[in-house]
Formats: sequence, C-alpha cells, structure tokens
Amino acid sequence: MTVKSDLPQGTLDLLILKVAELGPVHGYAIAQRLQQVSRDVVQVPQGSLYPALHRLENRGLLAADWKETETGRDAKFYRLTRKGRAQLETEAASWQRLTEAVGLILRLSEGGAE
Amino acid sequence: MTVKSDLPQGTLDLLILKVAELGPVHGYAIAQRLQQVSRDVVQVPQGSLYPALHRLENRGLLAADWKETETGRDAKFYRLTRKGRAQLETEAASWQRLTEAVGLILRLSEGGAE
DNA sequence: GCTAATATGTAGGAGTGCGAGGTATAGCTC
DNA sequence: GAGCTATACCTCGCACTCCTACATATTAGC
Repeated sequence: MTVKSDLPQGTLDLLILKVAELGPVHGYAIAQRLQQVSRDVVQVPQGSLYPALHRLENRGLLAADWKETETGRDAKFYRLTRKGRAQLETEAASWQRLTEAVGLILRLSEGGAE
Repeated sequence: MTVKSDLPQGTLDLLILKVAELGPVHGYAIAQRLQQVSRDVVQVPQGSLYPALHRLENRGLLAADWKETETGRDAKFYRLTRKGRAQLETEAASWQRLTEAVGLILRLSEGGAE
C-alpha cells in the first residue's frame, strides 16, 4: 500500500507560512486557498492541516486568535510572527535552491553537455 | 531539534532513478554524482542512500549486478528496469507539476495581480 | 602498521503526511 | 423542526522516509 504522498515532507509548512504571510486566515481557508491557487494540484486533508498548524504555533512561527468569520462562525485566525517570517524566507530560499538543483539533475540527459 | 532535512521525502528515489537511467552505476558513485551535478546542494548520506537503493530494488525498479570498479574494488552496479523507467517518468512528471504549483503559491504576493 | 578514501551495510530514533473518526454551527430545503 | 450540506475545528494511530551512528572490508599512500 503506497502512500498517496501529495506533498513532500516539509513542503506543507512552507505553503502554510506563505498563505499566512498574506494576512490573518483560519485553517479551513488556508486549505481552500492552496487548492484554488494551485489549480487542485495541492490538496491538504484536514488530518494534515490541523496538526501542521499546531506544530507551527508551538514553534512560535504562527500566532492565533479566535474571531468570527464573515459568515458568523467561530474560527481561529492565524498570523505570521516575526520568527515565522524569518523561517518563511529561509524555507523559501531552500526550496528554490533545491528545485534548481533537482532540475539540473533531471535535465542531465536531455541537455547533454552542460 | 530540527531535522537537517536535505531532501524532502520521496525526492531521493526520483534522483536515484534518474542517475541510474544514464547507465549502470554503483551506489557510492550515485551519491557523488548527485553532489557534483547539484553543486553540493544535494548531499546524500549513506544512511539514506543504501536503504533507498534496497527499497527500489525490492520494488523491481532497479536491478543490480556485482562487478569490479575501474579501481579494482567490488561494487554493486544498479541499472533501471523497464518498470523503473516508467516510474521515473511518472515521478518526474509529478515533480514538475508540484514545483509549478508551489511556485504559483510562493509568488502570490510578489506578483500581486497576475 | 597506520590513515584516508572507496564501497557496502544495519539499527534505532525522529519527524511528517494521511485516513478515519468525532464535534459543532449556519443556512437551505421540505 | 427534521434533515442535509458546507463550514470549521480537533485527535489517534499507522505508514513511510530520512538521518545519525555504527560496523565491515579493500585499496593506496606514508
């Protein structure tokens, strides 16, 4: 039974921090946002989402306040802390460095001599 | 204690399959190759490398033969099976789809309206 | 004989994603 | 007001992978 593995380990944190950077959002909206922007490529199940949010909050990367949604429901709004912003920059840079490196490797035979 | 996390989960398999596609190589050479081509961004510790090779072999994606290196040492040369080639194509496509999606998300605020 | 590089391997812990389950409210239809 | 869907939160436990540390054997150089 192979794992579905929609997202590689560690990527979810990066994406959540990124969405939180744009302004306070609650978890459910984060998942919807990721799915919309990625055109359904990124789909975050709740069993992945909420544990991730709690971990990020425990690490001090996110801070949360209970507020009311426009529709009148209670929701936990997350915002990026100063520490979280630094972490986001670091992880985003790592991601870019890594994807470039993997890209180099995957194009090994296609490009031929480089 | 944060994990060093050089490579996201699942990426290592993709890279190994890719190197094996170029021709029969032994494990030690795969790790060196990845490090060289990626300009030291990708560094595969032996504790990650060999278990990954065994798993890929058990899944029938790689096949191995003991041969001698140019330097005279015994080494296990891995080559891509037909099944492994198909898997490589699938994973490479998934990787590209994913990186594009993540790229879209990471550029959310920079580009503003797009 | 000692060290370094080559080449392979295992064991155990740590961390994360996900399926499956549970709770509660708002709004809609009937 | 009964039932349904969507919203919004949560937890448990399994599965999987990565990595540190350790162990082994050979070749080359000093």
